[in-house]
Amino acid sequence: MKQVWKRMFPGTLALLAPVLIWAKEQTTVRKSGSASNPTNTVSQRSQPALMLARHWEAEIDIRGWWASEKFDGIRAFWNGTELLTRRGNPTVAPEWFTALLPEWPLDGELWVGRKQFAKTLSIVRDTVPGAEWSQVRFLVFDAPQAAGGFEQRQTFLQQWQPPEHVRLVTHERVANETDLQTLLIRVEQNGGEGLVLRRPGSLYSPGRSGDWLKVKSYEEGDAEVIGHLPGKGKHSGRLGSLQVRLADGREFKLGTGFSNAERETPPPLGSTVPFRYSGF
DNA sequence: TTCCGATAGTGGGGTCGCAAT
DNA sequence: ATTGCGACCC
DNA sequence: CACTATCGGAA
Repeated sequence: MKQVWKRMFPGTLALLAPVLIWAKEQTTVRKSGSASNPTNTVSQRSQPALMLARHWEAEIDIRGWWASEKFDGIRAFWNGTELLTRRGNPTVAPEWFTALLPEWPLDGELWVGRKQFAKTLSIVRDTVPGAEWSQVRFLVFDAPQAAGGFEQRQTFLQQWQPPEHVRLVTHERVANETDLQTLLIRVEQNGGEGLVLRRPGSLYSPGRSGDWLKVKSYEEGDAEVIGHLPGKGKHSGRLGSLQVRLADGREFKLGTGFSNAERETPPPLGSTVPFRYSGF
């Protein structure tokens, strides 16, 4: 169980993210990979049109929004037939796990427990479904195909009787920003990753609409540059990542947050760089 | 005009599975 | 039996 | 997951 570190430099902070949405026919995608394996083809299922969250910023007024814990697991979309991952790959959950799921879609998270993402990953990515699946819960937070706004869809969900290993995620109304901080602290003290906020009345709209916001606290620090690791692809010949060390001796890499110019002229060995990390 | 969402492409930690060694 | 690497999850 | 860099259309 480690922590994931990210970001660095005092510079800008951006809030963009990749998304690819839209149900496509099952296709065969040729990966250009590293050109060493020209026969590298990957079958890829249609990707579920998932709704995604943006980062919350203090300027956004979230009074009256709904908050729930952000569970650190694996996003799972039940389409009525199959349990798909974010990219549309079917999971290999045992038959009993999906047997009692409804004919209508569910959106949620496969989750073992707080601070146990690696365990979850191990179980879910094992191609041979084992007894460990008994530790996995399907935490459902939406019914994408249900009619109406968020509250209406939640009401719809609550009329369903899920099996024991499926739980409906509870949402609390956020009174104000102080209330939000209180909720966040409470969740993080329990080992949770953060919060997700849902705009009241919002429809299930695939993509990063801003009707869902994620709230995660982060800490800042400084680290000493102890190595330069080369970049690949479009970063060939310049910096890929920095090997850094904290005062307490912990080492890790910083690979994101650099502009192209910074990759051309990275901070020298021995210098100190500010960074930011999010607990996991 | 500015701004924002979608894409494409890099990077990290971690796991599984298969090919190469 | 180990190792390396791609393809995934975050 | 994080991020940067672009682009076209919405605002």
